[in-house]
Amino acid sequence: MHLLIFYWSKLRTFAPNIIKSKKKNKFFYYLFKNKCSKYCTSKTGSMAKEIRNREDNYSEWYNNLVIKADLAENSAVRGCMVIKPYGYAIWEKMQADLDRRFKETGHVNAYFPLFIPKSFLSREAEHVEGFAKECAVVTHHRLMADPGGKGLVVDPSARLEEELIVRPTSETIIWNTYRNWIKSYRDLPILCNQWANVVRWEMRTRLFLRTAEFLWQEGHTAHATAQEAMAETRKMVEVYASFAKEVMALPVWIGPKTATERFAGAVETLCIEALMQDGKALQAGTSHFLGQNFARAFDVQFANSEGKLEYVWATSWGVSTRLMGALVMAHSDNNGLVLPPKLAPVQVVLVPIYKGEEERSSICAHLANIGTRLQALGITVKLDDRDNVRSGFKFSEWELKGVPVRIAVGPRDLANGTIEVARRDTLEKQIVPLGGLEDLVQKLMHDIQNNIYDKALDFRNKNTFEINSYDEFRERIEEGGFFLCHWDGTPETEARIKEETKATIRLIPEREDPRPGNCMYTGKPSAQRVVFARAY
RNA sequence: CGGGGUGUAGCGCAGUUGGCUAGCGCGCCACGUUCGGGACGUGGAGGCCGAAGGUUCGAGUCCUUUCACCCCGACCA
Repeated sequence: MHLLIFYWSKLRTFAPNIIKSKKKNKFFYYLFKNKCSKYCTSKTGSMAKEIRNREDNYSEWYNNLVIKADLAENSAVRGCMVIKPYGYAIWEKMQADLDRRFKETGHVNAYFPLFIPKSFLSREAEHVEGFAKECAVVTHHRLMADPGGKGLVVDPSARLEEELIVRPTSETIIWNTYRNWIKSYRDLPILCNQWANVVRWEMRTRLFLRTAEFLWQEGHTAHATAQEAMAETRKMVEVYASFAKEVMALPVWIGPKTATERFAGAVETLCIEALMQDGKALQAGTSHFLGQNFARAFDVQFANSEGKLEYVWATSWGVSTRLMGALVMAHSDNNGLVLPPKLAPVQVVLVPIYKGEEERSSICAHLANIGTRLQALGITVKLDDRDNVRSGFKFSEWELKGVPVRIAVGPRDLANGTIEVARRDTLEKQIVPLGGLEDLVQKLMHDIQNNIYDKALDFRNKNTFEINSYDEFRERIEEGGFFLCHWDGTPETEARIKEETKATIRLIPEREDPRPGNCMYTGKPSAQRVVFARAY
């Protein structure tokens, strides 16, 4: 963008008359071509795209991409976002798949209130400390006409006796409810999930990655024993990991967090971490073993088989619309989004190439027929029969939206009985006979899904390093990536490294043969390497 | 909450030391020519310049306040 502005102002200075001309665009293009031929293409639209792609700042690229790909936009409300239909369709697919996985592991859905009495939040000490700084608070329940005549004001007489907190997470209100549900060991386990929105008043927000309000699911389970709860914690983080791999085509590391990075109120936090293309890590999901902390705070006890009272063991686990951010940042390229077929709202787009109304109608009819054949296989198809944009425009637009497969048919194909098939992940095009349509598309769905995963895995492997010297670490962390390093296990060292390098311990990887060594910072003994990275 | 930046047509942006009826590109509408990778011509519609005060004969431009958004930090999923 800076280039554009620069040459634009030059043009103004040196050739003001040209600017007045309707042909400004063309002159501008020629000027640009002379100065900067390597970025040049023959169309002004592509030129703007080339410039945009040279934008150094990844955050801007990401935001721009999300907006341009029609996924989301900033709302009028501070820090919130509007998820647009195309983006929401992706979320719905994620939801459906996750929900199926939850049901398969014995969970049921329920719904708990949006508002939490302030007193609930303060029951669990660490939990309060973790969330108190970022809560939206409801203090009144009524508005009235402004006595000064200017719109509405809060009615001071409608002040709530106890303020209500808009849930930042639902542990407290759920455990307050579970107290009534649990009397005996026969009532356990309770395996509930809720799909909901939560609000965390973050200082700084970013579309999908950190918004003030976000959609998520939160599972809250209650168990009779610590072992059972721990097993549940483990099971659910594995559900997330396999979902990430199989559906999102996103390779993740699984492991526990360090004590510093743990969820507020948890005894143990397991997480999945993914590597984004700019080398930063993204926590994509968490599963917490809460011990008996919330049961004690809300006095939830059960009679065991011997008739003795015990506190209940708890877990909670969640993933959010942040997964959408992960999806965008892990797979996209300079042409836009790259969606894995399993999450693409449109899996195959059909684009006619024609001149004249007659050709248009015959080719569209032909494509509609192809569409029907694909729909019979359960594939989501979109026929782009708009006649106000040309085919080339449609090609780039659907690439921007990440549609995995594009089928184009023109008069030539119609005559030869062929179709042009293009895949989004590799941008390859081939002309094939129409006869093999079903097999080819099904194979492509499969191949693209796998290829996207392989690409992301390859990227992660190439950007995962074992480092032993702290000097080298400080240098290499600038380039991003996962760093496997020895750490002495103390929060002090962890904090110092964070302060000096902005890198945090993302997780402690679980390996069959943990090799001991010496902490890269202090030289003290270390049981195994941990994963350091700069994170979102 | 600290530092920096931006608010002017649906989108992206010009607008000079205050001055005439606020401009340009894309998009949109109409007609025509086009159509195998972001088409072109002609004509047209679309704005109380983020909001509120103030200075002035006169404010997009200067001053004050305020709101929103973006980027970099701190905080977090």
